[in-house]
Amino acid sequence: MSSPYAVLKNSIEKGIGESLAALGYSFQNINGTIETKGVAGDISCSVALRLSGAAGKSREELADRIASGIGRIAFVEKVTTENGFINFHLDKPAFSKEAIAYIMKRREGSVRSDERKTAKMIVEYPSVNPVHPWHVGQVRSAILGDVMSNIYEACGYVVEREDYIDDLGLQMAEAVWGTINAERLGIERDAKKKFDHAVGEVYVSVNRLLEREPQLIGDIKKVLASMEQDGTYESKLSREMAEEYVRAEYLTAFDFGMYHNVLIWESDIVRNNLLGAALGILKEKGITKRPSEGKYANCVVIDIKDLKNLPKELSGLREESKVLVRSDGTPNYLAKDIAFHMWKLGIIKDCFLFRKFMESQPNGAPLYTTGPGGDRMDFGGGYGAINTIDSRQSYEQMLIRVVLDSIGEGERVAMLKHLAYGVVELESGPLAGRRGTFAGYTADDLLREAKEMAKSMIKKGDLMGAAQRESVARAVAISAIKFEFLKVSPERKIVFSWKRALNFEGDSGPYCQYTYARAARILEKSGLTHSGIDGADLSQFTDERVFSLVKLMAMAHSMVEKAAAEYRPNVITEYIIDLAVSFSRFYENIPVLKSNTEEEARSKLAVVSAFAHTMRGMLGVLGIEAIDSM
RNA sequence: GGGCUCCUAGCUCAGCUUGGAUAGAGCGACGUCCUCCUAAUAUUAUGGAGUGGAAAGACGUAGGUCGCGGGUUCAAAUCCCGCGGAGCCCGCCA
Repeated sequence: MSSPYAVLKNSIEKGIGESLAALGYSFQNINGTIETKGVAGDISCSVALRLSGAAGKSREELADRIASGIGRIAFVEKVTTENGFINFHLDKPAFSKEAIAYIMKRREGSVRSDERKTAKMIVEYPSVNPVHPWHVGQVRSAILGDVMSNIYEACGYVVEREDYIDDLGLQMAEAVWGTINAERLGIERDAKKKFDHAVGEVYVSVNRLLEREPQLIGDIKKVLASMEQDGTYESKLSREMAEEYVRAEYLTAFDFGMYHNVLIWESDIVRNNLLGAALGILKEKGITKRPSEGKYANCVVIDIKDLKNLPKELSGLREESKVLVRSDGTPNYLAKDIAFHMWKLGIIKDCFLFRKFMESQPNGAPLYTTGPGGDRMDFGGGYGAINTIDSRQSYEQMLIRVVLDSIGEGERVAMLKHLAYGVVELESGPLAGRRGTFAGYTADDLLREAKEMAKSMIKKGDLMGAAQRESVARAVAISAIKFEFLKVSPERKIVFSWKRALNFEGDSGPYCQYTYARAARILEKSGLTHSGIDGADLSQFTDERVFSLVKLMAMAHSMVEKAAAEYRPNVITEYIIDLAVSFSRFYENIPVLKSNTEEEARSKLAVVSAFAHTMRGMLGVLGIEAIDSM
């Protein structure tokens, strides 16, 4: 069942198309000339302006001829023209009735697609190096990934949320070395401290020590080499530490209401020979070579100039070769990432074994992990994949695409999207894990501060109990944080400020929650059991203050589709603010419970109820909880 | 050397992919927004009480060479070219 808005838009497009055809014109992308925010009418079309030159007629004349050729369209009361625009005026009562009935039937689900796609989208986030707690930049990454996942789910896709655990990197080696040499660092590990914070202290201390004694890097590289060998003490310790880290990290993720399906460990990419298979394919396709002399002697490298369809980003590079396997035989990050993406897109299958990492996350679902040990499971092999990774890694992400394209997988690569977001900086400079500038700006700090602030804003005289106060504060805090990060375009960098991060007013999450709570209070007070549109006084919908709200609500799902197509969650934050403002206007001007007749009250209550469902559904897509009172 | 991103109101940002009617929000600034009681000259100030689904709100006003210069077009914040400013990337790191 399509939404009335979708029906309306399709039939307008069809109506214009038929009228154009009857006049002997053709125009591609009529849909692109239709917009809903015109000056006159409810929906307007600028096709006559574009065609007037070729048609040799004035825009006004052409618009009139097209308009008069349009047949009857569902929900459209009349068609007018002005300045060459064709304006469609809706039959407000008829459209409102259908739109609200549609929402009431599907409730929060009205923002989601009816269509269940079988295609799987894999979303990777936040893939934090397991050596320090999430800082505010990684909060942005995690929120973006999580909400993109929600958006694709709302569009009907099967979504697989993956987290890449980088347990073989140099930074992990530093943390492992620091743990082995703890007394040398002079830090005592506080066993009560959350492990991500504790390991962060070790990591930062090691880096401080390295600045004074740079020669220690040799020792650390030895640790790294042992870590890469299966069965060594260092490899076991590394995995143990990383697992403990992930458990601590996920306490934070759970606090933010984020859940994953599966963890992919870098060490398992090597151990389970996904890497070997990937390198085999590259070699077979003639993409890689192994020079026996020169700068890259005994390395496995890709010569950029051997790749097909080179984009201009890859011109004028400083180095013409990219190393995949070092001369000592160890693979670098790029090699493992290429292999990982071959698995993600189904180019290589069935290499991992999976087991449960957690029996049950707070949402009730288990969290799986790649080996060691376990069973074959149906992870990976996505129709498409989205990588939520900051824009500094665009070059590397693009290389993966070009390499996969060069082995003839262009079709799959077309569905691989790098959602490149701008970094989050502090006013004092960049957030550097290495230098520990995240101190005081971790995800846990942020949430704690936001909760404190939310609590202080709950009025003293409020009748809430302690437990409710706590849960409201938590919901409000999360909504403030998520909304602030989501409302700016992903590509923009953000300079973090507490004032903005804890925004509870204006364009904010709490404001949206607040309008929902107001609607909930009205519904509660009304004692309404049946809030359907049957028997309502439809003349109420001719009031623009009512109808503009209805029209906005009807567009909810199309906004989710737009956010998915553009990979821009801020499409939804913009929409949801419009929705909240529109409801506020309605609420300020139209008394609901003091209506003249029962039929009138019924129609207004139906609007309030439809608003509540739409807002709840949209907030849900953003990972924000709708609360009945605050 | 090459490439990527950003530049829109005092500040923070939407809008640009798909050109369209008057370039939009929020913050900040200024102003307005229920009833009753409360001194003198008062539709005032101050203090107090109350009501409603509501003040964690609503409305209004002021604030713009859309970085600059060309071009395309009936029409450019939006597309193209050039320039400038800010940031980032191109490693046998990850």
